[in-house]
Amino acid sequence: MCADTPRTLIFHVDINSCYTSCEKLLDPSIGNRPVLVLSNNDGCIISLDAAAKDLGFIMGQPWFTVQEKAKELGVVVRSSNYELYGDISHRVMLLLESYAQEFEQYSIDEAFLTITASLPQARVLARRIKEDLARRVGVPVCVGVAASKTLAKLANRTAKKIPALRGVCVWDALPPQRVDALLSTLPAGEIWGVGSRGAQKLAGMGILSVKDLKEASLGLIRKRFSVVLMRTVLELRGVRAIELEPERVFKDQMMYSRSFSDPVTSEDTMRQVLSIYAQRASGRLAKSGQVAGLVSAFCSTSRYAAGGFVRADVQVKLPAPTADPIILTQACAQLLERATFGAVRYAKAGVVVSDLTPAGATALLDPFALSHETRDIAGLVHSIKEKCGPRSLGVGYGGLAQSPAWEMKREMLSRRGTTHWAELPVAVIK
DNA sequence: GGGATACAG
DNA sequence: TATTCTGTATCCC
Repeated sequence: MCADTPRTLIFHVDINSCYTSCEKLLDPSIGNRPVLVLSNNDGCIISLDAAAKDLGFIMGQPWFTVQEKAKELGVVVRSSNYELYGDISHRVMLLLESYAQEFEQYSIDEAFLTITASLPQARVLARRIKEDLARRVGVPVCVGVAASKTLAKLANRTAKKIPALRGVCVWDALPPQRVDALLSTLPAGEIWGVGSRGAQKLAGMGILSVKDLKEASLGLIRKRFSVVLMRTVLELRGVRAIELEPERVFKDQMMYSRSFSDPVTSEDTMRQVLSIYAQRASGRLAKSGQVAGLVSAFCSTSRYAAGGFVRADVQVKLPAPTADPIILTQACAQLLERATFGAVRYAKAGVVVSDLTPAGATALLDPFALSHETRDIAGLVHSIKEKCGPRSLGVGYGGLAQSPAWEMKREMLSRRGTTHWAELPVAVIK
């Protein structure tokens, strides 16, 4: 096909080290200093900018092992501020969608778009998208363009690696010898959809590079692995085998789980934890307009704890689908009968709601409908919290207004500068 | 259908 | 002292 022929192309756009970019956007005083963002509970590094990478910091490193080094080197460190990142992400996605024929938000910082264009047009468009996002939102992105999602991701990665491309890579416009070199030197495990296990197994079969994978037998891959990996192989060959997915309005399950800043050892404290987590789950159900048929709760020690890993869980089939905070709390409290308290130091707990259905799908006249549910307590609580703040209302053990001691650590949190009036950035004009 | 596994970001 | 959280798809029984 001639380069000037219009074709359906997939654009993959992602925000360069998204969380650190958001932190810099709202705090220019960071300047050129390196930036790290930590996971929930300030546990490990989950985002680093180029300067921090140059200093040798690595994704996933436990914070306590590098804390000293970061301080010595004058690195800016932040707890993760998902409210900020979510808002910036939303602005990016709105803009991207306006360019797209089909659109899929893939994660908080990535999206796929389809656009029909010739290769030269695609290059111009990709650059325009990048510049538009820099100007109108203020975040840096890279754009990869190719015939399939997998190749578009690979093109994006290439755009990041090769500075001369200045953040934009149209795969089919690359010189063939460059593509060849890239495919033969890149390990198969670098490809989207090939995880560490898959890469190991492939290596055992002599499939080491992306080129090997691209040329592997479809039948063999299908048989020894899965349809998923077979689709990946097709996509490497330029065949669209993984379609853009429509936005999922309703989820299949929702989980609310957190690690504790301090271990929980008493039954009373765990009761309080479960009560709060169950109410969080109820809130999320109300927000998405769904009800749960099944709720499970679990608590566990740290995987690295001396004395071995301990976990307790319980599944409760609800008498009728519900989002009711009281019913969910009571169900989750059944976990307390299964867990042992005293010697065991629980490090995390969680609540999972599943068997989800849209609220109102079961008729209100259903004789099995729960009386709580017909009164929509979850929706009521949700709307009150929306109006009066997240701490305005709580049920039972979860109703306390103060921060409990076990609540996750976020000691280096930035301001939520785009979503809360009280936390607006301040500009000083001198 | 349920549980285990793999994967992603 | 200590290593995130959330969600989906597939395989296999």
